[in-house]
Amino acid sequence: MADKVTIADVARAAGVSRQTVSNALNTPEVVREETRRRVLDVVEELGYRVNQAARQMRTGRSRLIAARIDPEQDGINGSVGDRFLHGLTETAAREGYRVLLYTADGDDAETAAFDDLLGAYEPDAFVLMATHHGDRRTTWLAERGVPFVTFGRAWSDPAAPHCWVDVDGAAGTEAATRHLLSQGHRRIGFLGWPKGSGVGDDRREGWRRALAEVGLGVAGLHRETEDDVVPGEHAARDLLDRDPEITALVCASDSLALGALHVARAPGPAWLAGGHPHRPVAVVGFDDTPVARAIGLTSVRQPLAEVASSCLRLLTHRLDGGAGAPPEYLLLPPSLVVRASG
Amino acid sequence: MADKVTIADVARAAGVSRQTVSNALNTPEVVREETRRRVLDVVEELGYRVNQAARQMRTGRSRLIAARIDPEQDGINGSVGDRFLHGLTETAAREGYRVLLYTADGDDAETAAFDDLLGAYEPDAFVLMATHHGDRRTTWLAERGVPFVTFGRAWSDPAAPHCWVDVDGAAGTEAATRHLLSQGHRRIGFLGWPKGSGVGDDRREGWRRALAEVGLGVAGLHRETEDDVVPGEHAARDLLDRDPEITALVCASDSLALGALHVARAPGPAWLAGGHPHRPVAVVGFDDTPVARAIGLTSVRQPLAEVASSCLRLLTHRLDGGAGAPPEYLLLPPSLVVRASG
DNA sequence: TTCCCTAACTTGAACGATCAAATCATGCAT
DNA sequence: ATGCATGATTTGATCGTTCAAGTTAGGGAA
Repeated sequence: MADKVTIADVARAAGVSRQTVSNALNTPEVVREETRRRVLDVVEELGYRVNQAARQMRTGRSRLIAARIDPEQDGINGSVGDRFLHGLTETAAREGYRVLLYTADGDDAETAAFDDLLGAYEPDAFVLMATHHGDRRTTWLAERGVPFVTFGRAWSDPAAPHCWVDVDGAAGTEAATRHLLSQGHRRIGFLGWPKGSGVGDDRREGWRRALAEVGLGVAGLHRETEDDVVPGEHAARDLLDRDPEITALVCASDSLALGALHVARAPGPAWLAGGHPHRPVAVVGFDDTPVARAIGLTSVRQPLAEVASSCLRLLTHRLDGGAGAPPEYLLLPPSLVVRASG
Repeated sequence: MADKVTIADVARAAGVSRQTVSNALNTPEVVREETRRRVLDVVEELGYRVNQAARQMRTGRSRLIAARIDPEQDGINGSVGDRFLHGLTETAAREGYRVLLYTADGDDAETAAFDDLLGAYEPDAFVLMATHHGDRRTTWLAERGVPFVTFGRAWSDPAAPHCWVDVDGAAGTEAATRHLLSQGHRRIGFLGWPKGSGVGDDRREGWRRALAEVGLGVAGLHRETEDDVVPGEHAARDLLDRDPEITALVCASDSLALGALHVARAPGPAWLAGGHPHRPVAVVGFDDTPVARAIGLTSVRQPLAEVASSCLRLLTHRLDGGAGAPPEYLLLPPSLVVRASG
C-alpha cells in the first residue's frame, strides 16, 4: 500500500527517461543491451509493476478477458463450466491476462452485460460457452468487432468469422457405443435432448454412426427429453419397457445417465429412492462429472483444460499480433472413462 | 466499437462543463435540479458510460474484487466454491463491482498472486475462502492495509481486525445429529478430518454437543481421516466393524459420507464397486453437493448465496464510506436437507 | 454602497502509462 | 567536408476522469 512505484521512479533511479523504461519492458529490441539490463535491474529492485489502468488509457487494451459464470443449474452438468473457468484463469495468467466474471440469464441479458462491460471495463475479449443455433451473442459481438472465441462450434455457420474450440461429441458417443458393442451389447439405446440443439444432435449422431458401422439401425432405440435426472428416469423406463432387448444406454449427459441408472440398476439400496426393480442395463453418461466419478458411472470426458487453454491461445494470438488472421476452428477428441456402470 | 462517448462529449451536448457532468453523476446534490436532469438525459441519449480505467487513475479505486477459483480437488466439495463465486459475482454486479479471478496453489502462492494483482490491476478488495489456523494470507493483507473479507471465521483470532462471514458448522452437525436421534438412533458415529482444522473441529463439536445434550458420550464413536471418498470408506468400515451398535454416521463432508455409504448400504447394485454387504446405516453428509442430491444423501446445506452477498455487503460498506468501521463477524445458520440416506 | 457568503458552475492539473515526433550522436558514402 | 541514414534516447502530448482551486452571479447583513 505504502509505496506505489511508477515508471518515473524507475527512470530516475536508472538515469534514463520514462520512455526508455517503457521500451526496455515492451520493446526491448530498440534499447541498447546495456541500458536494458540496467533498467530491468532497477525494475526488479524497486518492485515496479506496470499500472494496468494507465496503460489501458493509452493503449486501449485492458488485458482482461470476460467470461460468464453460470448459475449452476442442476449442479451436475454445472461443474463443466467451472472446470473450464479454472483452466481459463490459469492459462490467462500465464499469458498476462486476467479473467473477469459476469453473470447473465439468457442471450439478451448477456448481450446487455457485454455492453455494460465494454463501456466500463473494456475487456479485450470474451469467451463464450454453450453456443447454440441462432446464437445472438456471437452476432452481437461480431457486429461490433469485439474479439471473442467460443467453446462450442458455430452451429449455424460452418464458415463462421470467429474462432471456436469444441469437443467432438459425436466421436465421444461413438466411442462409448463401440465400447458397449465390444462388450457384447447389440441393442443399445440412446437418451438425448430434443432435436434442434447442435450439441444434442451431434452426440446422437455418434451413437447412430457406431451402430450403422456394424449394420445396426436405430429405429425405436432413442428418446429425447429435458436434461435432468427425473425426465431421464422416465425416458429410460419408457424405452426399456417398450423394448425388452435393450441392454445398454448411451446418454447425452450425466444427468440423464443418472436417471437411467435409477431404472437400470438391480433392486437398489434403500437410500436410492424411486424406481422399481429392473433388469441390469449398462449405462454411459457424458461429461465425466463428479457425480459420475462418485457413483461409478462410465462417462465421456471432455478435455476441458485443453479446451480452455486453446481458447485462450487462439484469442491472445489474435490480440497480440495477428489481428486479421483467418478464424481457426479446433475440434478436440474426448475420451471414455470406463467405470462399473458399463 | 465505433463510438466511444466521453464525459467531454456529454458536456458539450448538454452545454455544461466536464466537471458538472461528473458531479451530476457522482455528487448530484451539488448540481441544480434542472441541470442535473438535462445532463442525465444527454447521458442516456448518447449512451455514456464512465470509463473505469480513467476513473481508477484519478480515484485509485478499480471497483474490482478479486477472488480465487480453485483447481477443483475431488470435484465433490469443489462445487461449494463455485456456488459461492456465482453468488459473489451476482451481488457484486448489483453493487457496481466486478469479480476478478486468480488461481493459486497454497498460501504463499496466493500472497504472491495478491502482490501481482495489486501491482497491476489494483483490486479494491479480496475475498478469501477456506480460512484456516495460522492463515498467512490474512496477515499479509492486513499488514498492507488491503481491504478483505473471508468466508470462514478467523480461527486463530477471536477479535480479528477484519470482517468475516461463516456458516455455523457445529449447528449443522448438531441439527443432523438431533435429526438422527429423533429417528430413534442412539449410537451415532462421526467421520471427520484430523484435529487441528478449525472447520473440522467445529463440525465434530456440534455432533458431540447433540449427544451430550441427551446424556450420551462419544468415546470410540469417531474417526478422523483425509477428506476423500476412499479414506472415508475405510474409516467408516473400521468404525462400524469395531462397534456393531452404531446405526448412523454424521460426516464432515459429502466426500466422506459417500465413502460411508459404500459401506453402509445394503448389498448394493453392480455399478457401485467396492465394499462388502453390511448392515444398513443412516448417513448424513455436509455441504449438500450435487453428488448428495444425485444419490439421495441427507446433507447439511450452507447458505452460500447469502454468505456471498453478506461478504460483499460488508466489503462495499467499508469501501464506499465507513472505512474505519469496526470489523463485523457474521455466523449464518445452515439447514438440513433430509433425503433417503437418513 | 460595500462586503462577504453561498450556490452553481468552470478551469487547470494530475493520475501513470505509451505514442509520435524530436533530438543527438555515430558511422558511412559521396 | 557535407549529407544522410541509422540507432539510441528524450520530450511533449494524450488517453478520460476527478480533485482542487477559481470564477461568477445573486442575496443578505452591515
